[in-house]
Order: sequence, then C-alpha cells, then structure tokens
Amino acid sequence: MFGGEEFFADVLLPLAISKSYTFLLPEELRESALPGMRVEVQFGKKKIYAGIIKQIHRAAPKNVKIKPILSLLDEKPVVHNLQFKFWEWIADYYVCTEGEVMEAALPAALKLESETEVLLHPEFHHDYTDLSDKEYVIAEALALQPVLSIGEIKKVLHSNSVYPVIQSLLKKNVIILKEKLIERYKPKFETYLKLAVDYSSEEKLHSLMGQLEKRAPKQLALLLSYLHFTKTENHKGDWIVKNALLKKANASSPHAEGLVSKKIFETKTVQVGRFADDINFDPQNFELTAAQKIALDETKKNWEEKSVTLLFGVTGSGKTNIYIKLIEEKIAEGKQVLYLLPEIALTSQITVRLQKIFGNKLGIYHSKFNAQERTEIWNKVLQKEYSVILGTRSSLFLPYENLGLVIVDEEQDSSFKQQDPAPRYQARDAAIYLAHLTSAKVLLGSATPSAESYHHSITGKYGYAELNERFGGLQLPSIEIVDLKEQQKNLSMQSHFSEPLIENIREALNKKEQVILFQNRRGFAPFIECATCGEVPQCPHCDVNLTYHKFENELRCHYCGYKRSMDKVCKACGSTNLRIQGFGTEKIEDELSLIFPEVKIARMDVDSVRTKQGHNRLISEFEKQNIQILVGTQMVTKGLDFDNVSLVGILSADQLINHPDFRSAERAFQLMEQVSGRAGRKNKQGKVIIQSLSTKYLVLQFLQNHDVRGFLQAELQERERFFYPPFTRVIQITLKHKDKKTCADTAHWMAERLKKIEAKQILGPVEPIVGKIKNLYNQQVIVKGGTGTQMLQRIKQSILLLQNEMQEHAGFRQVHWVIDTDPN
DNA sequence: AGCACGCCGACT
DNA sequence: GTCGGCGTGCTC
Repeated sequence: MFGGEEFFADVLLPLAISKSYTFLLPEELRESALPGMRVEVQFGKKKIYAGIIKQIHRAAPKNVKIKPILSLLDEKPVVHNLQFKFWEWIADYYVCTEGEVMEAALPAALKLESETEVLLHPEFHHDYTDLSDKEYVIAEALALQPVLSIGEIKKVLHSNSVYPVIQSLLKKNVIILKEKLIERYKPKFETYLKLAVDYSSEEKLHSLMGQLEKRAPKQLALLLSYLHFTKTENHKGDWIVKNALLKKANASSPHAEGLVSKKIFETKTVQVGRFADDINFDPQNFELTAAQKIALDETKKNWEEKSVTLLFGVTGSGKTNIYIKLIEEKIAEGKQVLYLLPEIALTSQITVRLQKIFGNKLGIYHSKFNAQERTEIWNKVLQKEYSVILGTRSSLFLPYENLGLVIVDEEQDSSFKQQDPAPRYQARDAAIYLAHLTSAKVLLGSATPSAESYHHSITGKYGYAELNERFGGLQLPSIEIVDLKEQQKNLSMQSHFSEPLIENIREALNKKEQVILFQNRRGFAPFIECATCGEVPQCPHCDVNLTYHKFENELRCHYCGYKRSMDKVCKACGSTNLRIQGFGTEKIEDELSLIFPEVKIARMDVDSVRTKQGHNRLISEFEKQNIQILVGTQMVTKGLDFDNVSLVGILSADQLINHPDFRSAERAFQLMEQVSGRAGRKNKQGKVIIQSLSTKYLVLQFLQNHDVRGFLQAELQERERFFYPPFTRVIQITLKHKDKKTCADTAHWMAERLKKIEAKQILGPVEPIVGKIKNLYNQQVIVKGGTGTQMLQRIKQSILLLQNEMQEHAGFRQVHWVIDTDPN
C-alpha cells in the first residue's frame, strides 16, 4: 500500500481467465488514466489486447515481472463502476470468468485484439539458398506482397501449423513480425455538396450550363438534380448529402469530383450518427382503462415493499399501455429505463409505437445492428442521451448508471436465456440483479408466466398484478377437444386428421384465413420398426431411436446428428417388412397436401429453416399470405403474431402432455395465444382444435377454460411431486469422454458423491446419454442450486474438489466438464 | 483465448 | 530420424 513511487493498474482482459492482471501505469498516463478506460496491453509473448482498467493502486505484485500499459485508448471511461459489479456477479452466479462477461458485454468495435503481421527483414537481400521449401514459399510470397497476416500465411502454406516455419525464418533474419492493433470503431462521415457562391446569380448559372452541356453532360445532369433538389426538398441551407444527390442524378462520384475541382461545388465532410434523428415523434396521450389503472396502481403498491412485480395480463389487455405510463414516470424522475423483449418480438410494431412516444430518447439495441451501430448506442447510453432502451437480452450490458425500472416483457420466453457461449445467463434473472444494484424496480410481464415466476408471486417474493380484461371487447378463442379414440372407432379419421379438424381447416381456407398446425416432433416418423422381429434402429452413440426423414430418405439421431441412409432391410433379421411408426411434421405436411392438393402448405422446423434468413423468409411468406397452412414444431409457438390466422390445430396433445420436458404443456397455452384477439384482429374469434387420445388430461380442462393460473398451480404441484425445482436455478454438469461406459459410470459416481455433500440437491445423472459430439460422449448430472449463492458456492467447491478425484477414480486422462445453468 | 513446451505415433 | 497430433500449463 505504501510502497514505491510507481502506480499499477489491474486490467481486465477479454479472455476466459479467472484473474485480472496487474500492469505498470506509466508516469505520463497517471493523470489521465481512470478505472473503466480501455488500455492497450501486451499479454503473453506477443499478443496485444484492449483491456479495461478495474483499479489503480500502488501495491506492486510480488515475484512477477510487470509489463507496462502501452497506451490509453479512451479519454473517458467506457463503463461505470456499476458494470464491474454486475460483471462480477454474472461471472460468479453463472460460473464463468469476468473476461467472458466482458467479451459478451462490449460491442465488438470496443474489443481490440492485435493481429500479427509478417514482413520481410529490411536486411534480407533475396538470398534464398539456405531456405527450406516452406520457408522459400513464404519469402517469395512476401517479395510479392510486403505484408502478410498469419491467416494469409496459413493459406499460402496450405497448413495450419505455421509457427515452426515462422520461428526459423525469424532466426535466419528473413522476416520480422509486427503486432498491429486494429481500431474497429469508425465514426461515420457524410460528404455534403453546395453550389459555390459564384454561381448564385441566374445569369452565371445559365452560362455555366451552356458550357457543361457540350463537354460534361453528366456533370450538368448532376447540377440540374442539385438545383431541383434544393428547390423541392425541405432542407436546411444549401448543403445536400452527396450520396443522396448522386443516387437521384444517377451519377457517380467522379462527376461530383469534377464539379468540385472546377469550383462549381463546394464540399464539406461531417461526422454523423448512424441513426436518423428525424424520428417520427408524435406523442399521443392516451388514457388507461379502469382495469389498466387498477393494475398500474397495484404494481406501484407492490413496489413499495418488493422490487419485482409479476404482471399477469391476458393477450390484448394492453400491458404495453401500463409499461408506457411507468416509463414516462421514471423518465420524469430522471431515471433510465430498460425494456427487454425476446429476440423475435423486436421486429413488431412496438418499436414504432415507442419511437412515436419517446422520440430520440429511445434507443433500440439488438443483434441485427452491426458493431458500429451498437458502439454508437453504447456511447449514447454512456452519455445519457437515451433514457429508454428497448432491446434483447444483450442490452442488459449497456453502461447504465441510474436505472429506475427494468421491464421484461414475455418473461417466460426462452430466448432470454443464453445457451451457448459463456456467460450462460438468464437475462430475466440477471435483470433483477442489475436492478437491485441501482435500487431499480422490475416488472415481469406475461400472458403465460413461467412456472418459476408464478411460484415467486405466490410465495410473496414477487408482487403480483393482474389484467384479465381484454381491451376493446376482444374475444377469447374457442377451444374444441377432439377425442381421437372415438374418431378412430367411427372411422372418421383421415390419416392423422380428425373430421372436425379437416372441416375447420376447410372452413378457414374458404374464408381466406390461415391455419397453424402444431406437432412437436420433426422428421417423418419418430422411429421405424421391423414387423417381423420388432427391431427398432437406434443411434449407435445415443440411447434413442432414429427418426425417419422421408425427403432425404435418411435415419437421423435428433440428439447427436448421426445419420445414415434409410434401411432397406432389417439389420437384425434381414426382413424387408419395415413399418413406419408415429408421425412428425414432415409426415403431416406430406399427408395434408394429399387432402388439400390445391393449398400452399409449408413446414417450419429445424430441418426446413436451417438459417435465420430461411426462418425470416418463411415468416414473411406466411405474413403475405402466400402460404395458407403452416405446419411446425415448437418454433411456431414463439413470438409470432399473424393477424389472419383463425385456426390452430394441435395434432397430438398426448405427445405434448406426456413429454418428459415439463415445459411442453406450457407451450399449449402459448399456442392458444396465437389465435387470441389482438389489436389487428378485432371482433374476430379464433379457434383451437386439440386432438387427443385421452380427454382426461387435467391440462385440457385448463386449456378449455383459459385458466392459465390454474394450470400453473397444477404444474407447480406436479413438479414438486417429481422433486423437480420449480424456481431454483440449476447447474448442469456435462461430462465428456471418449468412452461411453466410462462416461456414464463417472456421471453416476459423481452424482453419488455430490449427493453425500448436498443430498437433496442432486437430481442424479440424466438419462439417456446425450450423444457423441466431436468424438466425445456426453452425460449430464443435474444439480439444483438454492436461490441463495451459499448453496451454489458449496456445490461449486465440491465439483472442483471432485474434479481431481474423478480423474483418478475414472482412470482416464481427461474429463471435460461444463457447468451450465437452468437446463429447462 | 493464444502460445510454448513436451510427449508419442506415422511418415517425407 | 522428424513432422505434426494434442495434452498441459502459463500469461502481470
């Protein structure tokens, strides 16, 4: 603390390393450097990164050589202290490093990493005699192109291991290396043109036109366009955006340059924002309905004691109106507001509506913006130019300082959870912590709340407000449950379609309305079976049946992706009598087209929409009504809102309800929402047809009565019965190993050991073995963690201890393991 | 995450 | 014999 003269800075690096590292703060930076600023540092042998200063102090680390900070990249901090606290919590709670959180938080343009450049040594005089073949290839390539990146060298050599060659070339003084930091944020500039003052009189203009007419007709056209533009468009001054003008005149840049060099046009370049500031600002005052007012008051009353309120509002009840009123209040208090939406929902009308109300106080942030645009939003939040941010889960990480309110709309939506790269976080839950850091309030809104949020509202952890009056007298869809057993008895089934379903489809099509059919299995048939010996082909890696995909004529494993061509004969007995059992979306699509040959039918599942674009295209085709019937898996239950859909069919409620995943039944309710009344579908009542082999399921009764709360209560009881946590978070440990049996055994062993430590918290190894990915078997052990972090800490500790022991016990050289959160 | 070092199997 | 695979450990 009272050490030497020198100053040091703890720097957080955007890497998966658990510590921050200490660098020497050079004297010339002492005055200007502050925590939260980015600095350029060398880390490791040569790599240069942009890290963030966490702390400045005078305590020299012991027993290490300390590298200096190379330069300061910012004049002002790019994050507040609040973000550091938030990052620490995320790293701890979701078991990852702070560097990984930082990596996820910062827009790409603020994250810098050096690239190695390879250049010829200035003393090298093209003496190739001593060089090996590979060395020669590189030296020759450098003679042609003076700077090569490591990537380019890999290409030249057709090999990924280039380091040995580079090392030997360095030794022989043939090449030198340079590390280059690439600044990725580029402010956007726009060039403006203006007619020079010399030509302000009509006279001069006319003689100029005469001159141009002969020699430069294109330039004349450009000039005329300019004159037309300045006369007709509503503009400020005579400066016109060059690109807009060129486009209008159908001219190219050289034509404009010509006019500039002849001093006919003046030019200027201005840094501009990437977002239009002429937003259609049109604040409309609206009154809340009596029911909405009650819900609003109830919410605020809850907030006096609790920081989170769950707003359960049926579709079409006007939850958004309540959000808007609350946002307005918080802005008036000078606070920032974060409004989180699930991924797909952002394309909807909500953005337009909020823009009208909040004008350029509103910032929108989601993955469709590029790195440059995101950086601009980041900076505007930092400078508090935005008071409201509407965005997806990643907008949680923007540099807020005085949040007053966080709204999480459609709080049950699974896209709030980041699955793949660390940090594996649940944005809804993390939002609650973020709000806690600034004593902000949280509003979770949903028409079909998640079981865990509902549980919290019952136990009193969250406040609860309700809105069950539909705005403008919109009607609930009618629900019809069709008994498939009876239909089969009466022989009124056409393949998998009951008579009422077909009739209703026909009726909807006649009225030019659209239909969504739901089947929670993809592929053609979930399995095939030998009629002679009863053999069912299974995945060689996973303990699951192979699904038959008719279009590709393949058998596929839906866990690991294994595929092989469809068997012609039974692998066990050689019989050719193979039976196709059950049905998936592909089969539904196939058979539907036989019943309705004239109708445009499309299928939406992972197989049919491999890319995000394909997904969007399908949605827009359905929206334009180029498709009449959409058959799909879970994918159709989320975030879609089609005005013209009047019928939803659930082909097999049995499969939905008996699915091992607890959330499947919840999907039925979300599907129902698809045909519930919304603003665009006034006075039209949708219909839901549910086919089921048994009409006795409790869920069906809840669905028929539109009783979401009753269903959630039953669901919570059911989960309790299965000892499945309704509200706690879950750690998912995945063991990966080359050998299937070792992997399964170790998982069992680990579960047993963990049970001894935290008996009630271990759900044991999950069956089946999930699959073989990258040659490693995959087995999960699920651990419930308490909501408090103490339990979590104990389990984390135990896992760390067990990890070493496990390697000895299992006798294999490496155990890969991943902690995931909340596998639901 | 990179990158180096070190240990093994299959080839110019 | 060495090239190149990957497992392991370190980076202020």
